[in-house]
Amino acid sequence: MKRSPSAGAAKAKGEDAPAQGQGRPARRRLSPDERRSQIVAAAKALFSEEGIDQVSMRKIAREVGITQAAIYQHFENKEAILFVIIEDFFGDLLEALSSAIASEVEPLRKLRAGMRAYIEYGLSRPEAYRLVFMTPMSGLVRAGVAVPRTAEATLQPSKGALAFNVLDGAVREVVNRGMTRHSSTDLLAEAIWAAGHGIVSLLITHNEFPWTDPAKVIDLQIDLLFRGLLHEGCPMRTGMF
Amino acid sequence: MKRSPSAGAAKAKGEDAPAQGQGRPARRRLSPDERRSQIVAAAKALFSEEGIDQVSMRKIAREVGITQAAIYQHFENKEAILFVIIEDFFGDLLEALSSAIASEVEPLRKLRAGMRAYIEYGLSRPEAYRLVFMTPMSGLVRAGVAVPRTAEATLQPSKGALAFNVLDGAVREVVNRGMTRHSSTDLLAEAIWAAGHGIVSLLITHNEFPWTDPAKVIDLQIDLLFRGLLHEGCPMRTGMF
DNA sequence: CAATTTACCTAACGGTGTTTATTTAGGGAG
DNA sequence: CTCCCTAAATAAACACCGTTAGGTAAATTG
Repeated sequence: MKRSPSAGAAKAKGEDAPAQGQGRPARRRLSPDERRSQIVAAAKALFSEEGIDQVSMRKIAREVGITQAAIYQHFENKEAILFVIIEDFFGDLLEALSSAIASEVEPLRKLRAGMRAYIEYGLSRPEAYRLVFMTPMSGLVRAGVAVPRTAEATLQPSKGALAFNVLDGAVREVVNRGMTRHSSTDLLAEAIWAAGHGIVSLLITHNEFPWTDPAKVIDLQIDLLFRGLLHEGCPMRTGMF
Repeated sequence: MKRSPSAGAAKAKGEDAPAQGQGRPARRRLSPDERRSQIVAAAKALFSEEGIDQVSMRKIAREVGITQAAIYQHFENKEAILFVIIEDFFGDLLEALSSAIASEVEPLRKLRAGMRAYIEYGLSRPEAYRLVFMTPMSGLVRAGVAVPRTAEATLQPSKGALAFNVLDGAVREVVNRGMTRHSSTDLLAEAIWAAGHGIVSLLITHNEFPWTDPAKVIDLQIDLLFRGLLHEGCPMRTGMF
């Protein structure tokens, strides 16, 4: 509708314009797929360099060499970009978790390796971790993170769900072998996840805190958790496992 | 300096104006202290009602009945407002922690009560908790949260530091009685804090996750942690403690 | 070659935090 | 009781933000 001419008149001259060579427009058209991945790549880069809230549509567009409005040709909104970044994050997490667990044979070692991998992965991608696990987001984005354990009506399992299932599987193996005092796999997996998340998120957000030694806190956390997990007489409780 | 007249011309008419009765301005002047607490109160209220990122200077100002610029007479910027909210948060946390610990006599129970109180307090103030423990902030605000364990050159201990010291004290008592396998009080306190934080923050941010039962996860987490904490033969390990 | 689709741009909307210059209320001094 | 001065409050603007409407032109399709 546009309201009216509105006398905007004396605005700044070259507002946006993606840095053209000379006088000719020479607007370059790219295939949608190419642009899409350009945009995601730029967003990802800015993202881990400058932090989450510093990533604006305008900055992304400038980086790619188009105007901000052009992005909306390829993504519905800003969250849609974050969504694919989140999917990538979960994809890599899934891989890190799976290979860590696969690298061990003994169930307990598998579980511990998984927990370690989670923590290390999170700390290696602090900005993405913050986005995925520490930021309030809309339902749409949430859907990519959520872990619908009831399979009802969910199109296909999100990568987040798959990642959680890997952890859950490692816990299940330990439980099935009767190694724990506790029986609820789900509950255990949630508690272990929470503990790992606590360390990662606290180290990320409060890295100015005078931590005695982050590595040692991680070790201690894992030690406490696993020691508490096992039966009294379990031979694995003594000595490092 | 104002650059130039700049031809702003045809702007909307009544832009702000804090809802006057009639034609008369009748601008009410308040004492600085009164206004300050008005502003903080309004910010706090909006804050827990609508969420952190929905609190704008304009909304706060509207709530108080002044224009947004007037706030800057009383606070340097938005973070300065958040800072006093954070201080309040820590004040209440300190109280909750202290009274929980004081309500028990046995060191282990003290520590456990403290952890429980921390978790419950955090869950009861999700928005503030998110602000304090999950949001990246400037150094200024950080200073109010930080826990300088080295006493060097810190004007006076922040309330955050005091709160951590309370936890630290409860841990120290357990360590001093030789009840744990571990000797580093600081390390233990950090690990316990991280575990508690993990649960609170995960429940706050991912409350759409199909948690088996939040209360049970909390119980399990605490159980695992404390069971892992104690010596093998410790009588308190068996049965609830 | 003509028609259609669509990637892109320009311009704007309403919102944000913050700053500048100006008005005006209220208290103290003469 | 007036004058004046301090400072609380204002109006207007700045530069940014996410998003949208409408037009232009390039590529693709018939």
